[in-house]
Amino acid sequence: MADDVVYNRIAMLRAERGISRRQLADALGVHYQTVGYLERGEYSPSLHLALKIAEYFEVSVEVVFSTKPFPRIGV
Amino acid sequence: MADDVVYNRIAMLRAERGISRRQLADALGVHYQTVGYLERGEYSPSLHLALKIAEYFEVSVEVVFSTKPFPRIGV
DNA sequence: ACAAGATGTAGTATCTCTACTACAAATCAT
DNA sequence: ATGATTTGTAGTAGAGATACTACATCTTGT
Repeated sequence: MADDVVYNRIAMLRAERGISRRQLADALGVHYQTVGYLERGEYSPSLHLALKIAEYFEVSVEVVFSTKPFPRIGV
Repeated sequence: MADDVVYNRIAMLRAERGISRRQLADALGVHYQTVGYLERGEYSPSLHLALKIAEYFEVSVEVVFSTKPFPRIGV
């Protein structure tokens, strides 16, 4: 649908916890390249994966994903 | 991945508001059969659609979708 | 009883998501 | 400076999501 892009904060949350993509991917049970694709925004995850990611970071889905860009935190 | 099923309460929320699948589909900008597929659990929505559904019902994603079955309300 | 609307089933086509492999580039520890 | 870890790029292949059409069934109002 062209504009069904979903923004995410996976890279930020992952950096915050100091874990690598491989570690996150293993915890989620997906391929480590999949995490890379998501962080780079090449595509958005399935709902199932999104729920698992939010669960892993112990936040709600809306904290990690949004249809609108996240505001910057710094400066 | 075989067990990446996602349960949802779309039919319940829709019944609660007394709107038809067609009306919901129109509001979401998807085909009305797509809503049917989701309610019947034939597949789960993309994350983008899930976010729009939660937004439409004015609840969080977790209220509508879960990787675990929702408990019954009645009886 | 009839019509209208709502829902279910079936089938095809297209696009997105995920897995996987392999290699390149960048970063980091020692 | 060497090796290990992390990240990016590229390509193929299969599964899942969505649109769409058409028809059947079930409900509901009048």
